[in-house]
Amino acid sequence: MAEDRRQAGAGRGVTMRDVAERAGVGLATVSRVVNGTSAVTPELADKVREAARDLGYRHDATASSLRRADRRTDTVALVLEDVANPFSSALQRAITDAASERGVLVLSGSSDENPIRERDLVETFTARRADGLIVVPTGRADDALRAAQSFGTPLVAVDRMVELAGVDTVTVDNREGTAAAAERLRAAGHRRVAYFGDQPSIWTAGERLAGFFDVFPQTPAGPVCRGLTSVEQAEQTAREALAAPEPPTAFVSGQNLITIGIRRALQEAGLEHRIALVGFDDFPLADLLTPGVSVIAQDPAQLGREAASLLFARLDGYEGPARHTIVPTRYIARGSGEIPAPAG
Amino acid sequence: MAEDRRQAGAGRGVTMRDVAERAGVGLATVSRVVNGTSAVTPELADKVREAARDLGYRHDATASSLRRADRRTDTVALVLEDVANPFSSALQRAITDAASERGVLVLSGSSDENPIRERDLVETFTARRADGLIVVPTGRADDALRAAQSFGTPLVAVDRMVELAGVDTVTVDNREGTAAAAERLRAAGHRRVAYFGDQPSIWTAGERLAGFFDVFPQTPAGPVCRGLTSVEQAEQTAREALAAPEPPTAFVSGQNLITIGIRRALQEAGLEHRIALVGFDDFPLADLLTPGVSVIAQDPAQLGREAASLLFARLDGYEGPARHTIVPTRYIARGSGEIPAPAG
DNA sequence: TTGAAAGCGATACCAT
DNA sequence: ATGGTATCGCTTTCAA
Repeated sequence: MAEDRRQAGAGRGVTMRDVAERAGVGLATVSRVVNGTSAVTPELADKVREAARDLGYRHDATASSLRRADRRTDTVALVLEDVANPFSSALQRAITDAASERGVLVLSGSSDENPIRERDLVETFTARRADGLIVVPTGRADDALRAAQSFGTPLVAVDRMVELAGVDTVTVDNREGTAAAAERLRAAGHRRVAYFGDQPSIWTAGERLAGFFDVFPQTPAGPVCRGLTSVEQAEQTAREALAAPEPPTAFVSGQNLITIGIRRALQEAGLEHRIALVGFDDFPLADLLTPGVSVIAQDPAQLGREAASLLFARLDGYEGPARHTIVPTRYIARGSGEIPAPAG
Repeated sequence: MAEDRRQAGAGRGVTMRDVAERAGVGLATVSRVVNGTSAVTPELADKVREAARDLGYRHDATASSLRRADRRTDTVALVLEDVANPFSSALQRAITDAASERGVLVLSGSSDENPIRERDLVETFTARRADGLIVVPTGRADDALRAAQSFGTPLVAVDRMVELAGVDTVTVDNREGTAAAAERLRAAGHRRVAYFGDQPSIWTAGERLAGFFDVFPQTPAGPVCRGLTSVEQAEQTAREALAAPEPPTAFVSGQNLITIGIRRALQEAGLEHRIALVGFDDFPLADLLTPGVSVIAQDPAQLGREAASLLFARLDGYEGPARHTIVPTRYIARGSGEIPAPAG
């Protein structure tokens, strides 16, 4: 009860100076005890800790970082496309875990594929003096990235390559992964294969489309649609493709939402067992649908770990040339990609 | 080119003092221009901005907050259960959006339902001087929450109630929502209904179970399993329930992963069209499965917006009693919940 | 080992 | 409207 009273309203406003006074020691000694840096007589240390407890003292990381020689804030920032999307949140989770092992916190924001928001976020995060930045770049705000870099903030691009010297990157083998999946369709007899992908300004979209073209270079292969960004849009476009005189016998999708949109259109037309579908990027429950959706799966957690590892290497003093890590994708056969082309 | 050169290596280490010197004005004037607080002669202001640009000056939010009267960091922190889970990430997204409208950044971390991690996160976030905290409480680290509160950091609990005076909360109508869904099953003739929920220490789990008991109070209603935490565990347990001599004719699930686990077991046994299933919390693709999975849907984005609104009200000076917002759930009929009890 | 004092970069007050 | 200056809470020499 008395304890509660003493602490009530305490905390905010209690400084090391107050603790020092109460413990009858110097300010510097309190700092030493709190940070556990240099040795302090156990007896004194106890007095300090007691005073700190009594006063409800909370170390102020803000002020600490301001004065510290390395000026570290022990914070890294994350610019995602959209946290609410499972790929992004898995990425965030992996990075946060890696950071938290080092006592580093993570700030994050979503660009929504909008370069203006990306620029905003990068600038805000640098103003907050994040120790480093991990960005899923839209590809259209590289100036902001360069600015952050020239300011001295280490930068890692994840998921997508970026046209900037000195930036470490982590990507998956988009082109090879897509080509391998397309090749399976070709081997299963498919000749009219549609490719649905998103905005070509996104690096991954370009790579995946290139992988598709590696296998189906010719126009009659089937309709190629880019710039798809939502489930609804993909669904509508797929519906139209299915209504064409010679509809595709298989679909390749460059992205999660598009895969789902195509599948919706397929189910609506009752064609999910007749027309093949392979999507890039796995999604929950893909295996519970009938038939299961075959995908080119990437491992976002692995991507996140690699990105964190590259960033922390920089923070630990690595000054070498930019490194580019490529994480392999993996084809998961669940049925929808194994539907053969109709005979004839 | 010359521009680039001038900025190369600039930035880090450039202070307002440097800008002031270069612009030939006082330090205070630079501060005024940067913050746009009091008026400055346009001519001078331009000189300052030019000097800042030339030097690659970046405002230091850290130092700023240290000196500012209100000591605001313009940062709020978020303690989630697990960012990688769609409910949490939708919550984070909504909160981040609300925050960003006010120029506020958000730090976040996952407790994984572990009170020790929750305590850790709350303490770290307070040390970083977050202006406020939004927490999905495990229910077993309330001491840490109280500490943060007594330190003066406004606190909002979201998704779950917390046994602490003065904490604003946002929850959904767990009990009523579950009861309403259970009532539908009862009306459809179901008498042996199983309830699968997660750890009873979680507030929502208790509420939902209570809602179920409101409708099926008797033991012979069906097996009641608590403490389920993963898809696999739920699947295994459901499998066992189905193998019993008198298996349930319907399942009610208290949570996402459990719903999916039950559904897997059902599909494995080929019973998804014969045995009813209603889950709490919606999930992507629930409608694409056949039959679609009926759910008691909550709106995490709405929860997030309400939480942000309560927190910002506190930051804007609201000092009244704690407020408790309840966001309604909504039953979505997709088929699996509309399977009637077998005749006889 | 300990304490005094000098800043970290910025804001806010007080003169001018 | 502008400049000087005293802090904000802490870390880090530098002496003692």
